[in-house]
Amino acid sequence: MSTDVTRERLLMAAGRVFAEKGFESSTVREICATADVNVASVNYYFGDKSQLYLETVRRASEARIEQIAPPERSASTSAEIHLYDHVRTLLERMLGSEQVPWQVKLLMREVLQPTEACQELVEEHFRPRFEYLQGLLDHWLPSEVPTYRRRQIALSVIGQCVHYRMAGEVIALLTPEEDRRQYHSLDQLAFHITTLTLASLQSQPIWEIDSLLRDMLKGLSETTNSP
Amino acid sequence: MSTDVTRERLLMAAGRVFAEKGFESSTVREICATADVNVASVNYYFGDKSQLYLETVRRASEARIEQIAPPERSASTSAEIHLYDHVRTLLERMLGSEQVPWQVKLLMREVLQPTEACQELVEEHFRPRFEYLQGLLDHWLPSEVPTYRRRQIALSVIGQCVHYRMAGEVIALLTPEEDRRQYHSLDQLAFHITTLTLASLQSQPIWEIDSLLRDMLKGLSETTNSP
DNA sequence: CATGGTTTTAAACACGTGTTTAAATTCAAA
DNA sequence: TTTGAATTTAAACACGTGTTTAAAACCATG
Repeated sequence: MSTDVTRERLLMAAGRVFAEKGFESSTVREICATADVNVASVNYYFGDKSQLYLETVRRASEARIEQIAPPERSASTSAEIHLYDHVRTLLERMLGSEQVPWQVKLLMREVLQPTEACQELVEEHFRPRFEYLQGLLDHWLPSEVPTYRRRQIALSVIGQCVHYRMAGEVIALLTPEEDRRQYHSLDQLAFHITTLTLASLQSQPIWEIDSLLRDMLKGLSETTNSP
Repeated sequence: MSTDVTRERLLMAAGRVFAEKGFESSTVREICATADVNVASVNYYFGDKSQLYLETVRRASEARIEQIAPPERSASTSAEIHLYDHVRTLLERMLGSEQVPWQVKLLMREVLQPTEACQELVEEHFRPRFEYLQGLLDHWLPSEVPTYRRRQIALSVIGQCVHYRMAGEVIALLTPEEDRRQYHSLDQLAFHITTLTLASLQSQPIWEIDSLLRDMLKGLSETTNSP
């Protein structure tokens, strides 16, 4: 055959199956049946099941990044819009258009329960994106804000986005279907998260509230906390 | 024996094993070995493996809720402190003191990939907590704010908390160990999330930023978005 | 057409799985 | 102590798993 067409079919099939069931629960036989390929092919082309899995994860992350890129903006575009674009792109990569793409399911599994493939994933994809987001946020942060604090804010943004994927099924149970259809579009979710973040960064300097709350807590630490 | 001591040992052992490896990857034999009990006991007491799992999840959620309750406060305690307490309690339940308790790992699995046990979980534990949090947030929200918006804000708070558990291992890879030890204590994380949320709710009304950003987006929607 | 390496195939292998069985043991009540 | 039900035990069962094997089929090249 031309260029390893069965190898390619295996990778596609494996991606879907692994994403749906996880590594352990997926059987080589099901993958091969899905790919319409002989059972022995996995070992012939990849050595064993786990190396097939590894290769599948690599493909998934690359594909997902290239699939959805943030929109191009003119040079004069405001920082607010850039943040919105980033949040929306992040959400789009995870929630996808209609059904959740298998690549995302696979990567989520790696995040939750990292295997050998995870470290590679972090260094090549997550860290660059994470640092880019921090750069965006710097626009609203006075330079005296310490690094760890910048990181926490970036994590808050990501956390809000990721939540809709990770806990998607529980959120669906908690939200009336009507509301979900109406208000959980990519645009609306991105809009909400961006707004919330901007509100906390722009308006009142967050640091004043900081000390306010800190004082409250200090005052309480001795007088309470027991029935 | 007195009151089903082996039944109890099985539940304990099963909890830990299921939490660590998930349902499929856990073997009845390992569970029984951990519980120091014969292999047949699972079927004798629970019928089969999956009913043991179901019972384990039920126990886990109940135990975790009772284990960690928010601190008692005097009647005059400010709404800010109540929010802080709630966030901190949420974080504490998930991140635990030192190592992640097996109950949490088990529940996280249910959230990510719900089984039969999940619906029960949502109605009995997640929804009440979710609605309580919404009630807390109402303190800063004008009454004309629509319900779906309140829900989204609550989801943002929860999302930020949950993220540290769900993506914990990836966050660890992204954060220098030094910083993690110094700044990722329960108190500091709770403090950060509370502050961020309060800043976005209190200070400038979030709704002004809303329309500001909305206008920006409108202006862009025709002039860009293609190379 | 014949050749030789590559790929595909069906069958078999060794092992681990959840579950069942029937005998052995335990233990409280008669 | 004897009896009889509840529990524990080791062995076996039936099946699905990842992997290997050796023969068959393929296919470009001489």
